[in-house]
Amino acid sequence: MAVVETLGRHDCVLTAGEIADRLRSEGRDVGVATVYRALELLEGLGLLHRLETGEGPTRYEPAHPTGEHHHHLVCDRCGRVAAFEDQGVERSLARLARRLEFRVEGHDVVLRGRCVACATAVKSRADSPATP
Amino acid sequence: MAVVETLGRHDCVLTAGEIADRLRSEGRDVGVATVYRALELLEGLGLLHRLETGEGPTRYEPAHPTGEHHHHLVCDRCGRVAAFEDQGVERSLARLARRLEFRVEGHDVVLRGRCVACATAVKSRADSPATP
DNA sequence: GTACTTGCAAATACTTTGCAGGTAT
DNA sequence: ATACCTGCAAAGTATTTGCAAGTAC
Repeated sequence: MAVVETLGRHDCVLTAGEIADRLRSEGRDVGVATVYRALELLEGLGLLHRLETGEGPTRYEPAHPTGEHHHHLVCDRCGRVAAFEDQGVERSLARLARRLEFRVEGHDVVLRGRCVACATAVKSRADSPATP
Repeated sequence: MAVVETLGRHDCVLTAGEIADRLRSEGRDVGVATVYRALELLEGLGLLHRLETGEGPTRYEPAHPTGEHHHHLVCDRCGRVAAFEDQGVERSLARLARRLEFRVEGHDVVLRGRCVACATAVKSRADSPATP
């Protein structure tokens, strides 16, 4: 329950380690193992979504039981993650799913590129990413 | 070069370990480290795409320099991966990218669900996935 | 010679599991 | 009592790195 509450309090995606840290800083003495166990359970229940950025640990965020959801922008340079929603993309995906020989139950869309800070920063300092 | 050739010979996505194994069975004595180093280099050059299924190791496949690309269907049950292409989805994503405050350089779309074999299998045998 | 690449083994990062001790019923 | 949950430490998996030896020039 504490894991659900922590995820709910943050609109941004969190890693297992971050969830454990936050709980510990609130006085709850949890180990990462428990967090992973809770995440596995919650994922099985469809209550959370998993986001793999291709860099660093998997991130998790709460899923709305209504099916309402969003997708993510990942900055290749600083790793920052932002969310977006788009009905056009959702519609295209729904239309596509109807045509495929595959029982589609969900989808993930990740846009990769440069966040505004990094797109600007790259012109001046070619190596060090903008601090997230 | 051997890594590029191996990836090119297979239309399906391969893991680093699979690439090393295939090279070894062709008589080339490569270690996984070399494969990972080659993959890192090739990814930096934009010559390959990375696919993380949320289960098991990262998979790689060659990227066409033309920008032509496809996306994937991943079966939650047996892990099988299939490819699809859809202009509708591509158009929606392109339209969206123009509106965002983010310099979009690429995107990944993954549809999750059940492949035909597993969608059928689940009715009879509730636990063991269809053999991939 | 220098510069670069390799495979191995060790190290790292992330996640899962075994288990003893705890809590709830 | 049984059944379940926990944290810790150990194990497991995937990937990266250090390094000595090899190759190319």
